Amino acid sequence: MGEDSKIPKLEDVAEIAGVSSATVSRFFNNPGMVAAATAERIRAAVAQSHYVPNLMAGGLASSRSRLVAVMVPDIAQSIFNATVEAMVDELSVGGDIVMLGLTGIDNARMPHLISAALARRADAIILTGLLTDQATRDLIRRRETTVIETWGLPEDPIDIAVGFSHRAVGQDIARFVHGRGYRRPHLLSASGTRAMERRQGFLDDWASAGGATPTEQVFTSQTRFGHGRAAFRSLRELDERPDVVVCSSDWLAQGLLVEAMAAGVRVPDELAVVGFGNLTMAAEMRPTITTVDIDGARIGREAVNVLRRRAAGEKIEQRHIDVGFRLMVRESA
Amino acid sequence: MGEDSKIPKLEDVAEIAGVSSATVSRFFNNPGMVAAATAERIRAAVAQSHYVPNLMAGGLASSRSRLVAVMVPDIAQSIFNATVEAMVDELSVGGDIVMLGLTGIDNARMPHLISAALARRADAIILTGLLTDQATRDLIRRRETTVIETWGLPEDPIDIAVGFSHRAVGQDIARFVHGRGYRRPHLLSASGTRAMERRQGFLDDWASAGGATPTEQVFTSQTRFGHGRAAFRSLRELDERPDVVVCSSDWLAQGLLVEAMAAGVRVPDELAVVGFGNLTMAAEMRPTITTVDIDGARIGREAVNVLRRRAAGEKIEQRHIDVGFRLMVRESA
DNA sequence: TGGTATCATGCAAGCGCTTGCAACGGCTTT
DNA sequence: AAAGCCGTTGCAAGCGCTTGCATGATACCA
Repeated sequence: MGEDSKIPKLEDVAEIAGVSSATVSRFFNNPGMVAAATAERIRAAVAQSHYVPNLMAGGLASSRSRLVAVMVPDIAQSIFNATVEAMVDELSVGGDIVMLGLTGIDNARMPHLISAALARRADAIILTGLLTDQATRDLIRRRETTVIETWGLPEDPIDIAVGFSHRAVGQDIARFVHGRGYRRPHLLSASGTRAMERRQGFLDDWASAGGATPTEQVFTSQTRFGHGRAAFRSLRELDERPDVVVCSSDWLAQGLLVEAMAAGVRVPDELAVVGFGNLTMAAEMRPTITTVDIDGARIGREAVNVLRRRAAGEKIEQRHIDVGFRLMVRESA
Repeated sequence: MGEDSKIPKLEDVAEIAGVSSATVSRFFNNPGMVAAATAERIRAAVAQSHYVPNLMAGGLASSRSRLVAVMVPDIAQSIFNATVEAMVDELSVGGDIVMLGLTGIDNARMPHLISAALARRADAIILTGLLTDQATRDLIRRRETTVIETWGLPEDPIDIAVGFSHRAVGQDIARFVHGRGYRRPHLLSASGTRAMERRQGFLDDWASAGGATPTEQVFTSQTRFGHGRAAFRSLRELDERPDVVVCSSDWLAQGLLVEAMAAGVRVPDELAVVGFGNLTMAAEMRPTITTVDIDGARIGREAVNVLRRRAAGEKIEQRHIDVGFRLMVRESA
């Protein structure tokens, strides 16, 4: 406890405890290896000196950073948040931390952020958006970094993918909607790759069920509540009004419902609505929203689980982990 | 480009470029210091070898991690998201990364996460929630780590605070509500420290304006859409019905509005509603929601700005940076 | 042309930890 | 009683970079 006590290092602790620094290191990284009595002395020394390990030094020596990079388009009101949250929770329990990278809605900053992650020697990189940049993919391959792609199941994942089939979602919705007797669907989609996959799934299945080509509308920005409201109004001007609107987000659905309510249009009798995402609000809305539930937290947990198994030396053959999805049939359709 | 080419290091680049590793290091950290011709050769060598610096080694040597820890209660549907997003954006431009720590709604995991941040030798720690644990505060003080507390202006900040006065928000709302002629407010608050400060501000000001003590309701969990809906119904059972409901979040306000709409209650004529947070949806809701706007992104930018000035060696006297707030008067009140 | 300031670079000593290897004492085994 | 063995610990060589200091090469000035 000197006057201008500097930041204590392993050696200081070792000295206090009367052992070598190697032993203190083992105390932290390999507790089973040090004798009980010694451990006790070290514990005391740590407390006394307020020692906090320097993981930069440790990481350099062991070449394990205990840092996982998580790339997400944004977190403003993102559907990925539950996944990120689950990952952060799960990882920090094990002493790992997450570096959060916001790639932008169009994933433009992805390459830059991947470099940053590699520079920190991240133990793994988890992606929620798509990594299309070939140079970056090559870079990652060369480094043999563990990469987990989530929220989708690309044909040829960089490494391992945890997600579900967006195509199947679209198909299931089509089947459901058709089964319910709706015949004039209108599609409200975001323009992203995945929303487009769901749309295509819907269209394919709808066509093969003999339905007429649905009317539709595509939003190039992130879909929001306001878009749903606006969409409702434009729908009222269509020659042949749809009997069900299939939205690529619950936000759209909610906007639609509020506007329908204000206009006195009965849901689902006059107009049915299907959302996507199963936000908390979807079950609380009036009427409750029929939507597709994705267990985002589970995606996060599975991803971390794969990481742990990898770290434990396990060879993982399975390149696709399908967490599926659930159609939540409620009042709105 | 050997067969089993290992990860290239500074020295490999140096060799290719025909300089010493020190020069390559300077090329990265102090570009102005190396001759143009040399720089060009190094640039080529870097490209050829696909070199990515090892920031763990760099950080160890320079004792600057270029890592900023950001602590947030959660990101599920958090009001802090804009702040976090702004910080991540701003920081990653400068080559810094953010370690995201989720402390839990009650900030229970805060101490553990602070330790993790200190272990990584984070250059700074940014808090959005409150750090009440004394031991942890001491630890931080001892390490002389830069700490920025955001979204509030505590009397005695650990280091520097960037935020606004919750008390003042409550007072302003009280004045506004009173000015509009409402006389029977009902308060819907979350139980957190800050929501309670706003509540107290409201109550104080309301009392001094001669108003009767408002009825109220406190939620111990995070306030959500569903709570607003439920609250509306319980309000209808009060002997003396309120003429305005002051909510501690826009979610509550939205729930209230939807339920009011369904019940055919006219807003604001029969019942006015005031929210807090100015979520995107608040301006899009029907009716649009009168609420309080906090420029969360600005809080993030200001915080990073302080960090940068600190890093540049500037002594910062100002311990409180007030970003203020704006009452957004719209249709609902 | 010598003296000196300037610029660019190299040298080498760390930064604080991890870990393979060796050593040591006490036990068990034969 | 000699030979192994096991559980603990210490030794010391790095991990890949940064940076103070020294050096050499140029440029500038009188």
